[in-house]
Amino acid sequence: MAREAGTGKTSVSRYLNGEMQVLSEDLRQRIEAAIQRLNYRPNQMARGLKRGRNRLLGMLVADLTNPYTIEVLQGVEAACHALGYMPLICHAANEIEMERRFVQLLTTYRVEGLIVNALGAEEAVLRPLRGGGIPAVLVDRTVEGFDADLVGLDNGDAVSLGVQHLLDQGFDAIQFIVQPFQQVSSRRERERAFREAMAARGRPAEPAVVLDPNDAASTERALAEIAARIDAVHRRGGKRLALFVANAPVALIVARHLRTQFGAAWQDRAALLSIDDPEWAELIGITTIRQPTYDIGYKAVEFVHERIEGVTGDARVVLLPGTLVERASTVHVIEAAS
Amino acid sequence: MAREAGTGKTSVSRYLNGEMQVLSEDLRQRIEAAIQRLNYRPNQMARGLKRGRNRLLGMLVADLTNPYTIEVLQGVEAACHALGYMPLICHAANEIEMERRFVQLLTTYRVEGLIVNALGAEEAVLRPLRGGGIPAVLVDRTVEGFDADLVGLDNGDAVSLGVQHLLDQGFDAIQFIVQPFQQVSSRRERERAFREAMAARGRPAEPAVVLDPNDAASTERALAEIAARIDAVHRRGGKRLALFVANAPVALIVARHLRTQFGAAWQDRAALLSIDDPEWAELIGITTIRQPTYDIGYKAVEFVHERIEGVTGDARVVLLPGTLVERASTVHVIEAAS
DNA sequence: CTGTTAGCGCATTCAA
DNA sequence: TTGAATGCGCTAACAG
Repeated sequence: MAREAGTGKTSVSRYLNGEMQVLSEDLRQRIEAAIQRLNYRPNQMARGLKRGRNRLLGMLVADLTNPYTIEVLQGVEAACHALGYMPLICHAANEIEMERRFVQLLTTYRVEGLIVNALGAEEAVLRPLRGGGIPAVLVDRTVEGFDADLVGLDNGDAVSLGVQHLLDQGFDAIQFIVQPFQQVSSRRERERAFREAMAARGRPAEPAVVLDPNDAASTERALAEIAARIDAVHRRGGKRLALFVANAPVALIVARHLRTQFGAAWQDRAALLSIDDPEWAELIGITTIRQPTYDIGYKAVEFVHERIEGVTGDARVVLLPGTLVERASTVHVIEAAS
Repeated sequence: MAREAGTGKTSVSRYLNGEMQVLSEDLRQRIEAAIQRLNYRPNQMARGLKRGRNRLLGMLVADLTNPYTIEVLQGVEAACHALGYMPLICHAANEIEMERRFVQLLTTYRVEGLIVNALGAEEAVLRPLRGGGIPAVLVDRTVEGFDADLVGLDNGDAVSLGVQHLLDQGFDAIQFIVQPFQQVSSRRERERAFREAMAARGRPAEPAVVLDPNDAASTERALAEIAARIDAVHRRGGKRLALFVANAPVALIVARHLRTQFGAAWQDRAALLSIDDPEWAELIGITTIRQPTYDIGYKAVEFVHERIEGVTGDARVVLLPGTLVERASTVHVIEAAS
């Protein structure tokens, strides 16, 4: 390339970096022409190697099949585009081993920063980042012992919003349903927030039903429990039981099961409300609390970017508010199907 | 690092590449220790720069919000893992400009191969790959003028499966619904396959309803058309109209609209069948034709891998069969909700 | 078995 | 304004 333009590589480099003020018009044109002729593309890897920054930003997600993740991703992509980063998306597929492997990999590829929607509480998995001096920002979940910026949903506020809505609708029995929550901070917070929201309104909260989608036995047990609760409330002759589900994947499992159990009219038996607003919620009229997913992703990138640029200081926490999306599922009188 | 272990960098390199037979036990241990002490991670970029291969594999997708894409991705990831590649996922978000930008970017990053779920027919967008000598494999869609391996669904077979099923169920009116199909090969094929499948069975096919989700006016027009057709069939007093939708995103739009129009019991008015098997299909009992998405992704990686390894020859085409998943939507007598 | 030498493609001194 | 020299971190000859 250097000699194709009849010049030294220095000038080519200058051209690539847009230092036009330092190039004679003639030379500039010769280089331009040569680039066209050779279809020349500078090698980003080499550039990165030389100047120590490659504009790569890692995005490590736990579960791509969760619509939440995809939505966050969109915010991340938009921000990366705006700030000039190339997002490197890695999918751990809910496997801690994958997560570990990707952290290693991203470290060796020297990404400049990393956004982590971590699987769980394994601080050890993220430790290589520290060693490599790679700034990280957590999304949705904290990791014990790992001090980093966090951006996510204001879980307390969101749950309170849902509880208030259900009470306003006149439901007197509310059952909270959540995945095993000890290891995942956002689930833990939602479970706690539910108890507190109920208590604050003078209602005792039944213990949460815990449903682990990765464990058939646990799932079955949880679904049976839910069925029993629905039955009990039904026999008591009160309103339908309201099911407050902590996130969309679980809500889907519950809804699927209720449908098998009670048929197409299952919503006459139980009212469903879920955090997350997946595409099917609108389709069957489920009230949800929508997370500001796009903003979460965008903000996360802004945070890593600041850290990359050298901002120091204590870990920051940004909790964005959710929005209640009212649909038919929580209206307490269901109109008969015409 | 070299001197931390008290040796030359060559030996370190050898260690990293697992050439243990050529290293004395003593040296091996010294290097191992040094690695621990320094928390040393080899720089992949530098390695890649040197040997001309960086184990990076690009995956350019048109639309991550489409469940199809996610599922294909899982196959891609699995295959990458198996073959030692690091998948670099790029999301064009249905924007041709993004697609162009990513192709450029991936080219400058010198990915070794690329799997493309292209937006449309723009061969020009993919041209840089040729210049860079980067092998590409197309997924689901061909790109006119771009000669490359292709792996996707056997559209003809899949559509025929669906048509046969609907006829078996006794439906006498079938309406095909599809996105603008001129630019996208898979849609084109499905539309054609529908006409052919009908003709082969001695039924004339009504022209397909074309619905463009990105165009509000078009969407409205299409939905009105569908409503009119449903009405006409209804008045004629025959069976419900069967709607054969070419993919899940469109099916969702149609289902949502029918629900608003006819209420929760909308399935009494129209039978829905769709290619793709999204999570909500099970939830509301929609018959679908499931694509072998995982296998598609896996096979695509195997193909690029072979090309990377130097396999030459004509472009190959692999069309995998879909599977009919029968659900309540196409049973011609709907049981009354209990 | 081990170290020395030479570059991968580029950006950054420093001189000219 | 330009170019030559130097080195980013690593691997691949080539010698010892």
